Amino acid sequence: MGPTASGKSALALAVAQRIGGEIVNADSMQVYRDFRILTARPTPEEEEQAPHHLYGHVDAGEAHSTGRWLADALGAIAAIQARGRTPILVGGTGLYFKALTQGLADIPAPEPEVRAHLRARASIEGAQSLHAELARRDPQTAARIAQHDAPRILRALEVLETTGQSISALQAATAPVLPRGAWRGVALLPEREALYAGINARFDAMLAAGALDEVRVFAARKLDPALPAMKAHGAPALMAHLRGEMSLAEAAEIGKRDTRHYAKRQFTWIGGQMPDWPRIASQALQERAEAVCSILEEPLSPPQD
RNA sequence: GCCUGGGUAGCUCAGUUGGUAGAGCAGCGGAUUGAAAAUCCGCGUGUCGCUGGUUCGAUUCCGGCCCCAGGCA
Repeated sequence: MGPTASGKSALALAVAQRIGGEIVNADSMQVYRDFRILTARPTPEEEEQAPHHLYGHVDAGEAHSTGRWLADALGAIAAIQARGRTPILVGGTGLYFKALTQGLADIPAPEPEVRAHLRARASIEGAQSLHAELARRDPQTAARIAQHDAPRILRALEVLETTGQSISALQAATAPVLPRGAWRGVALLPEREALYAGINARFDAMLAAGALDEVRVFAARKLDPALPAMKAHGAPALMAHLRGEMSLAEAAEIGKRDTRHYAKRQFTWIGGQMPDWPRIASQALQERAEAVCSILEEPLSPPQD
């Protein structure tokens, strides 16, 4: 795990080549087929240098989810281990790592109509109104969710309607999926200012590599604007540019800014959610790869509890 | 050279009938259990261009200087 543009993919590839591992994507946007350049997916050349899994296997017209990723990732991990190789998970989506290491509550998927209806209500009534409803029906959960935090409010309500149970109770029963002590985590923590400069430069490089064409093809599909893939950094602004609503320079600034904001939240995630993961700072790729390999060679602690 | 407008936070600007100043964006801190590249909560970070004067007190009023736009030459 590391913030966006910190060199995770290249590092994972270097480690995979050293130890004969296979790479599994843990990035919520790189799963979508439609955005290869914009989401900084590994290139076809890079993918040839080691097996890569869960990249670009989802159509942007589908709503992917943490639950689906977890099931896919567990399947990929089992298959890799059956081949006697080491799975290397790499990505910037903290929630995916949390689901993998700490588990995800076992909750049945809601009916699409329930979800659609709640979303429609939220856009008409506002999140606060739904929060008030949640406070009546599930006060314990409402107390933990901010009044304007629409996604969490909607999730709590849809779980309530689907299962008749409080999401808080269901989440409290979560069990880890990977055995504790059976994996090693490494967090990349590059220097902030240099990372931001790298993010800005990478966005310009994406444009030079044809990101705008990628967005143009995507926009022509006229998909539902509420789909997750619509939120890929830079995509909304570049689509606005293609509609003539802003200059390319403005769109690029927005894309860079959104990416920087995201990197900052990833730093917060690592600090708060992955306090025990060894840190690797900015240094040359080979040094980083050696550092990771030496961490991997430390004996795994026996499964606890 | 003259005239006009302007120099206030990293940026764009507001404001103070004289009591050391506040918005947006940027930035910083935090939360995070199926939208997570999502979403939400919190925080002004400042030689008010420089320099004299008036005043108990000047970012504010007055003088001089510097810089930036536009206009006239």
